[in-house]
Parts: sequence; C-alpha cells; structure tokens
Amino acid sequence: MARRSDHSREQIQQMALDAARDIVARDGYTGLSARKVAKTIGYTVGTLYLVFANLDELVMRANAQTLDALYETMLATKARCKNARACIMALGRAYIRFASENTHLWGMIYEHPLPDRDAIPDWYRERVARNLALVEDTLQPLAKNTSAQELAVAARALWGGVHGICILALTNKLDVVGAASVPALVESLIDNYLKGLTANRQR
Amino acid sequence: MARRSDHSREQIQQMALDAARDIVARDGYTGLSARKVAKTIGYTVGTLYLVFANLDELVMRANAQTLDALYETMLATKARCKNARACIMALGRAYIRFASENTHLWGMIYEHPLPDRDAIPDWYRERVARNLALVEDTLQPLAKNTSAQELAVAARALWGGVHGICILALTNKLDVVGAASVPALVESLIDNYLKGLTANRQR
DNA sequence: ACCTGAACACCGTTCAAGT
DNA sequence: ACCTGAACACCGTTCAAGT
Repeated sequence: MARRSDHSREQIQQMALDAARDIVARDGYTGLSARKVAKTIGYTVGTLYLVFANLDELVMRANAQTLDALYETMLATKARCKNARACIMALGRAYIRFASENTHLWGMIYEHPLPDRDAIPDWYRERVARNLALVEDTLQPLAKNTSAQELAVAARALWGGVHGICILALTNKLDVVGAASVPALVESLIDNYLKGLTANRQR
Repeated sequence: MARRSDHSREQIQQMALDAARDIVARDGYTGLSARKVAKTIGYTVGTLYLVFANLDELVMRANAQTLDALYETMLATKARCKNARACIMALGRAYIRFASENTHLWGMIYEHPLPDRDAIPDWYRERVARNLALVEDTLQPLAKNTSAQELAVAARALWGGVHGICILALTNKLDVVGAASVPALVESLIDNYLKGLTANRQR
C-alpha cells in the first residue's frame, strides 16, 4: 500500500465532501464520522487529515456548499417574483422549503458549533454575507427613504426571524399545531413587519 | 464497594444534573460526557444508567431546568413593565439577556438534537408551552379583536423571530456589526411587527 | 438492592513506517 | 511523496460480579 496517487488532493477533498453530505443527508449530523467518510471513499482516516485540518474543517466546507445551494434557490426565487413585497414573501417560503427538503444538511449548519468569534474563515463569512445581501437587495425598493443602516437592520431582523421560526418549528420547539403552520407563521412575521416598516416611511 | 446507599435515587439524579449544568456552563455542550459527570459526583458511569435511561435523558432534564430558569426571568420581567407593548419589548430584551448570560446552557437546548417528532416527553413539552403561553398572555391586550388562533400565530411568530435573531447573532451567523446590535435587531422586529398587527385591528 | 469495573463497539487525531 | 495501520486518549452503554 501507500503511494497510490489514484486521485489528486482536490479530488480526495471533493470525494470526502460528497461522502460526508450523503451520510449527513441520510443519518444526520450525529451519524457523521471521519472513519465513515474515509471508508466510503476508499481511503484511510489518516488520509483525511492529509487533506483537511480536522473534521471541523470538513464540516464547515460541507456547510458552505449547503449555503451555496440555498443561495442558488433564493436567487432563482427572486428572478421569478413580481414586486418587492411579494419577493420577500417568496424568499421566506423558499427558505422554509429548502429547510424542509434538506433537513439534515441544513440542520448541520446550526448543530455544528462554530469556532471562536473571529476564527471563522473568510470563505465561510462570504457565504453568509452573500445570502444576507440578497435579502437586502430584495428589501431595497420597500425602503427607499431608509438609510443603509436601517436597511441592514431590517434584512437581518427578517432573515433571523424567518430562520428562528423554521428551526424551532422543525425541531418541535414551537408547539405548532393546526392552522399555525410554519408558512402561516412566516407569512405573519413578514406581512406585519413590512407593514410596520412601510408605515414608518409614510410618516 | 457496591451497596453504598449514601444517596437516594433522587439525590443522585439531582447531583448529576447539577454537575452536568456546571460542566456545560464552563465547557459547553461539547465538553459534556457521562464519565465526567460520574467522576464529578463520585460515582461510576454505570450508576448514571441506573438513574437515567441514557445521556439524552440527562441532557433533556438539564434543558428543562434551563427552560424553567428562563420562565422565571420572563415572569419577573412581565411583573415589572407598564403596557402591553412595553412588556413584549421587555420580554424580548430579557430573552437576549438570558441567552447572553447563559450562552452554553441556553445553547445546549438547541445543539442537542431532539428525539423523533412525538417521542418528546410531556414534562418537556409543558416547559415549552408554558413559555409560549406567557408571551401569548402578554400579547393579549394588543389583540383584543383578534381570534385565539391569530393570537397563537402572533406569539409564535414573535417568539421564533426573537429566538432566530439571538441564535444567529450569538453564533456569528448574522454578520452583525456596528449599530446593528442584537437588541437593535430585536427591537426592530418587535416594533414593526406590532405596528403591523395593531394596524390590522384598526381597519 | 445497590454499585462497581471491566468489556464492547465506537470516536478524533497523530505519526512512524512502508513503498 | 503519498498513504497506511496502529496507537493514544477518549466516547456511550451494558452487565456479570461483588457486597
């Protein structure tokens, strides 16, 4: 054994990421382990550490791919909607759909504890920022007389709000029953928030 | 050894819970292990399994205590505020404070994956319901002409929203900088949501 | 009846040794 | 240069054996 060179460093990385995403999609974050990933791609655990710093990096890379997929979904959604208000609403619904359809992969982003405050790599930060920027852009027309600062606040409040409803509901921590479905909650949040926001402007 | 009877079953449970909460408060959910808990209370790992079904149950019991502490804080907050609008705002701020001051214990509630849908024990469900009920009660005066259904939706949308902002901000996933502080985001959310909600009523 | 200690089947991570 | 395989220090969980 040893010295196989069947694959390049980059190939092994991508194979490992694919394997990890498969495992998580099936068994959840709890089911993921370095040894399982290694076995799936036909290499030893040791090799994984030749190509990633540790399991945390592998997880964050996988999460970055999930954030990319979410971005693509939202971009496509934004391309298909009419006015700003309808677009924000559509983005909210797209977020719910993405979270429900990719429960485990989406969940891993939030179950995996991030490294200390400023140790978050730039390539990860950029993904987060890109998604938020999309929300800001969509919100823009509704907040013409609003400062950039206030726009940033609004986008973050809405994004965080929608996310909170999703994560609590999907992990059964919101006592959601009957007509208080997740989409109903998100629509209520967005609807009322935007009413308040535009009311401000007209004063 | 064996047959010590130094403590009752209930005493051992409480000692284990206290130890677990200490460990998590210091090292976070990742730092928790059955062996550490056992060592701290001076018993063997085996004993833990005589008193809890497994580590998951221990964690959920500890989380229930955290939910109780949160409830007490919110109850005290509600007792000290003036009108409904101010009270909801105060509850939001209390939630932020609690989350920031008990980061790890609060975080464990959300990092620990809950059992399957309906396998959540009643004593846990009750804790969640009680916190939500408090929000509903506080919201009540603002929604006089609103159905119970709509009130339930509003309480859940707000609670989920506030939670989402907290969890994203506290785990550095909201790109929060400068004036877009966590309290500013929560205030924006509550303020605009309530404006929208009361505007509905006046139509 | 109550508790231990060792065992089982797993972990993440490292690194000397092989080709 | 690339990869392995074994080792280290941990896990959660079980259960025969001791008192």
